[in-house]
Amino acid sequence: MAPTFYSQYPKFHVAVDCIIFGYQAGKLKVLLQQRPFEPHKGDWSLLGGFVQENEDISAAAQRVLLELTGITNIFMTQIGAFGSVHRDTGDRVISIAYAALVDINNIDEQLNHEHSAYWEELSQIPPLLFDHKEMIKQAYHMLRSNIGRKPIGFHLLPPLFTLTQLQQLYEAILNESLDKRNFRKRIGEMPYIEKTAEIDRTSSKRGAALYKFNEQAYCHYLNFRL
Amino acid sequence: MAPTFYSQYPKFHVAVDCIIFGYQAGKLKVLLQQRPFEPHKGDWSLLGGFVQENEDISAAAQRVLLELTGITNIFMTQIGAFGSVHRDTGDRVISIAYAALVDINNIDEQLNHEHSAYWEELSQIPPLLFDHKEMIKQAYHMLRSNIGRKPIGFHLLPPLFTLTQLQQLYEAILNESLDKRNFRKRIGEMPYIEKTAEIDRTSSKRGAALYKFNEQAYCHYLNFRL
DNA sequence: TCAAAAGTGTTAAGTTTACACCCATGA
DNA sequence: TCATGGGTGTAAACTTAACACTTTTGA
Repeated sequence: MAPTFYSQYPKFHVAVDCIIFGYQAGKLKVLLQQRPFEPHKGDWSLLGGFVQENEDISAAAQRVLLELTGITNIFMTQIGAFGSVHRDTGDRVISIAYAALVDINNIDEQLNHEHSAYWEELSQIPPLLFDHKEMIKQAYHMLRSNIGRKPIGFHLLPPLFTLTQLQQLYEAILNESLDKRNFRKRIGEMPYIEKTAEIDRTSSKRGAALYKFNEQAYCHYLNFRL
Repeated sequence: MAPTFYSQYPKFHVAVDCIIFGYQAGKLKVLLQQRPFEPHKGDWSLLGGFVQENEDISAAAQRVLLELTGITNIFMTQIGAFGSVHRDTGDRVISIAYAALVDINNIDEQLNHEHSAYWEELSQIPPLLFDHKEMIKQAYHMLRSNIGRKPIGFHLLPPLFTLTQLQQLYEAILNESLDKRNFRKRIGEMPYIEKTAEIDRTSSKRGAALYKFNEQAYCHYLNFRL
């Protein structure tokens, strides 16, 4: 390529780091990894990877997520760019953090194992490399402040879920208990959370109705609200 | 430097683009520039610059802001990273967008002139280079949704301002008119907006009390709210 | 028959919105 | 003296929060 005006400026490694949230046993968890390369090999860190030539940064994040979980089409939001000069002690790396919400039952455990990746409760995160803890903090803040505004929680649950499960998820994310009747009233006002004919019998003798998130209904709802 | 594990990965130009908001004559405005270099020299764009070696990305944004406005210590928030492969038609550039709020009276007009930079009403933005319009859209969304939650509007006003000026600023940002009494009631509940002894006589015969934002009182308030 | 989770409405408290007049002053 | 923007409180509408019992069924 011919030299451009741009050529005089320095170039940098650019990475993506993924804060992968999952929900299991009533706890909000994050997927952490023992770093597979030097420097700091073996230390706890987020899952990340370098952006490739001819790869959008969001595609890089999707690729990392696919490699680590086996899932395509994961719900993902950019948290922001982290670019302090000395944030990475190996070499200068500018990193873009992405938060992802996954249904933990959907994860390929074998892939996790191959990458030394483990789920850790959000409240039990060990010391992490570089600024990864700050990334988690910002991602959690995003999750916490969006959970009541946008229907994103569903990505952490199986396709069918009971209202009790949904409420417990909200409670885990907000770290406070919610009133059952008020919670169900609010959910009842969301036309995109649909009761199905299915009944879950694993959690109680009586059985609980299973609900699903209807994405199409949600789009209708959004257009209607404009 | 010795080759590291990182060396095998590609490097990229990294830029910052600044969405600089100002408020003048009752209108919310953005500082735009006629691009000073090829490709697309002369086209309208945001103000930006390349990140340097040994420069934090936020420092790069501050530097661009200083070069263009003559002000240090500008209020600034990161909007996000933009990294589509072909977003910049010159060469691949990953860009971090920053929104800045400035007191437009404080700006060095000479510097603006030297950089072919002009203030344009938000509602009158011409076609812009690359994804710059999307950056403005996201920055405006941030401003609009934060203005009612956090005391950031003051950065767009002179140090002393009347409540009418403040209300008009809010109205310009929200693009809707507000009730004077309700507005003043809400402001009255904010201990960090202090009435000063000064009176502004330029806008009315009677004169209006001038207020200021007290940063220290705001910190107290935040700690108290925890 | 009882233990365990599911499901269901009403009232009080708090917040937000709507609304209209008097004041002080310079021209 | 009047035109102009500055300043002030109250009541209705709406939203949020608090609260307890009945239902179903498998063990």
